[in-house]
Amino acid sequence: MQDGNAPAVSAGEKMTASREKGLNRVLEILEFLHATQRATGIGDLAKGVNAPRSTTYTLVRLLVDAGLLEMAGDGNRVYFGKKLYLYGMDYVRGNDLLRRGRQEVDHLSRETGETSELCMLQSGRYTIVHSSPGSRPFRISSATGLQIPLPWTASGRLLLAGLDRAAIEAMVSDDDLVLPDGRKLRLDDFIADIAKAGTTGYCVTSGLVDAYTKCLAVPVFSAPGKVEATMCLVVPIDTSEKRTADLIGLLRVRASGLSIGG
Amino acid sequence: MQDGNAPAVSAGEKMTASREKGLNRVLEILEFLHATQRATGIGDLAKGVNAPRSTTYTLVRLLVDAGLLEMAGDGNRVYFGKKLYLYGMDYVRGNDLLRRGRQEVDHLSRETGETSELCMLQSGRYTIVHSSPGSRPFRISSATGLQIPLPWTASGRLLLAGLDRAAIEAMVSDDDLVLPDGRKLRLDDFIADIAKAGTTGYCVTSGLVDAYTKCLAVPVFSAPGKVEATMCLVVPIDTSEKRTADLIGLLRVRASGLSIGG
DNA sequence: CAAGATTGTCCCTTACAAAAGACACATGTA
DNA sequence: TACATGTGTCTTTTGTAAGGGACAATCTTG
Repeated sequence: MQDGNAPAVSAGEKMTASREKGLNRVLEILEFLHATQRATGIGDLAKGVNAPRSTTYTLVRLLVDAGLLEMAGDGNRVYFGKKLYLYGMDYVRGNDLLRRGRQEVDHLSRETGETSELCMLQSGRYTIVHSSPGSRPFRISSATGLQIPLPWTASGRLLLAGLDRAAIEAMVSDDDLVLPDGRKLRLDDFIADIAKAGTTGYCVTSGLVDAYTKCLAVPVFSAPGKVEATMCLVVPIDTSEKRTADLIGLLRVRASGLSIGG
Repeated sequence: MQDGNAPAVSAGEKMTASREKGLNRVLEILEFLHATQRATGIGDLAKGVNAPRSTTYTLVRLLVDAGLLEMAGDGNRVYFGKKLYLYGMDYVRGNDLLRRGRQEVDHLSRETGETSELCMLQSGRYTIVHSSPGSRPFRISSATGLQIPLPWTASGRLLLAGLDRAAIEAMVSDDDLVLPDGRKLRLDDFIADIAKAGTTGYCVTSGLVDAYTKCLAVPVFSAPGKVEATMCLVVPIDTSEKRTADLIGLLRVRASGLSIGG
C-alpha cells in the first residue's frame, strides 16, 4: 500500500525526499512556468519545483529538444515552446465550444465595453479560459489561465450546479472558502448559492474577489443540464440595477447561442 | 555511444524493443494526436505509438489527471486538454513576434484576399505557425502546425539563409529533397537558392508542393541577419508578374514592421 | 450463442532513469 | 587575491516505473 498520494508535507520539507517520477517533474515544470509567466533559468526552475539540478537539466534538455520548451532569447532561460502553442491550437480546433466562446467573449466586451470572460472547470478548479478587457480606463483583468477557488466567483457557482453535495465538497477545500479579504464563507451558504444559481440560470456576486467589482455570470451547456462553461462580465460594483439586468439578459441570449441542447 | 537517434526500423519492428522512457512515450503520444488531429481510443493510441497497452493506460491517466489530455465526449477517446491550450496561450503572450505576426497575417489575407501564412523553424522542420485563408473560392489552405520538408517551400529557403553548408545539410534529409510529384531537387541547387534568397530578401517558388500555386515569402528578423520567421502568400500560379511584384512589395513592408533590428 | 476482438485493471520483474555529488568554469564582490 | 554563488557536464548507485502478461468484462460478427 505504501502511501501513493503525496503526503502534503506543507512545511517540513524533508519527507524522505523520495524519488520523483520524471513525468511528474515535467508537469511541475510546466505548471511552474505557467505560474511565473516568464522565462526562467534552469537553476531557478530546479529550486522552483524543488527538484535536483541534474535532473532538471536533463528534463529541460529533453523538453527543449522536443520543442515543448524553448531557450529564451538572452541565454540560459527557458519558457514554453512552439510545440505547446501548436497543441493548444489543436485543442481549440477540436473544441467548438471554446472556439465559438472566444469569439463571443471578444464580441461581448467590444459591445458592452466591460471585461468579459469565458470560464471552465479545469481539474476541479475555476479557470479563466479566455478574457477580453473592457474599454474602461481601469482594467479589471485577470490573466488567462488564472485559477481561482470556485467559491470566490459567480461562475464557480454555476459550474457546480447539478453536482450533488458530496461532489461539491470534494472539489472545494476549506481554504477555498476564505475570501481574499479574510472573510470565510459557510459551506452551506455556498451550496445554497449553487442550487439557486442552477435554477435561476444566472449568478451575480458583488465584492467577492475585490471590493470594486460585480461579476455577472451565465452558464453555457454542452448537454441539457450539463454546464460546460460560463460566460461572465466583470463590471463596477456600482453598476445600476437596470444596466445589470440588461447585461444579464444579453449574456443569457449569447450563452444560449453557444449552448448545445441546453 | 549506443545509438541515440532512433534507428528508424522502418518495417522490421523488432529492434530489441528496448524499454522506452515514459517521457518519450508521452511526447510520442502528443505528436501522434497532433498528426491524427482527432480524439483517439487508448488502444489505437498504444498501437499508434507502438507502446505496450498497460504503459499507455498509465500514461494517459496521468496526462488526463494533469489536464494535458481530456477524455473526448463519447467515451474512451482522448485528445488534447485545456492545459495545453493555456500553455499555448502563455507561449503567445511571451512571444511578441508570434502575437504581432498572427495579426499581420490575418490582416494581409483580408487585404489581399490571398492565403497568408506565418512560418517558423520548429526543431529543424518548416512549420506553418499561423495561417489565414484567402477569399478565393478554392481554398489553398494547409493546416496550422503542419510540418513540411524545407526544400518544398519558399519560406524554407529563407529560414536557412545565413546558415553554412554543413548546418543546412544537417537539417535536410535526402527524402526532403523529393518533391510531392516525385521530382528530386539537387542539394546544390537548393543551397544556391538559399544563398540567393538571403541576398534578395525574398523568395518565390512556383509549383513546388502542387502544380497550381506559387508561394511568395519574405523573412522576418529577430536580430540583424537572424531569420526568425517568414511571412508568405500562397497565390495561384498564373498570378501576373505585376501583381506578384506588388504583393512581394507589400509583404516586405509588413515583414520589416515585424522585424527587430532587421 | 460461441469465437474473436477490444477495453480496463492488476501483479511481478528488472532494465533503467532520478538523484547525489564531484568537477571545471564562469561570474560577481568583499 | 580569496570567497561565495551560479552554471553546465559527468559518473555512480539504487529505487521504481515500464513492460509483459494474465484477467474479467464488454462489444462485434458470423
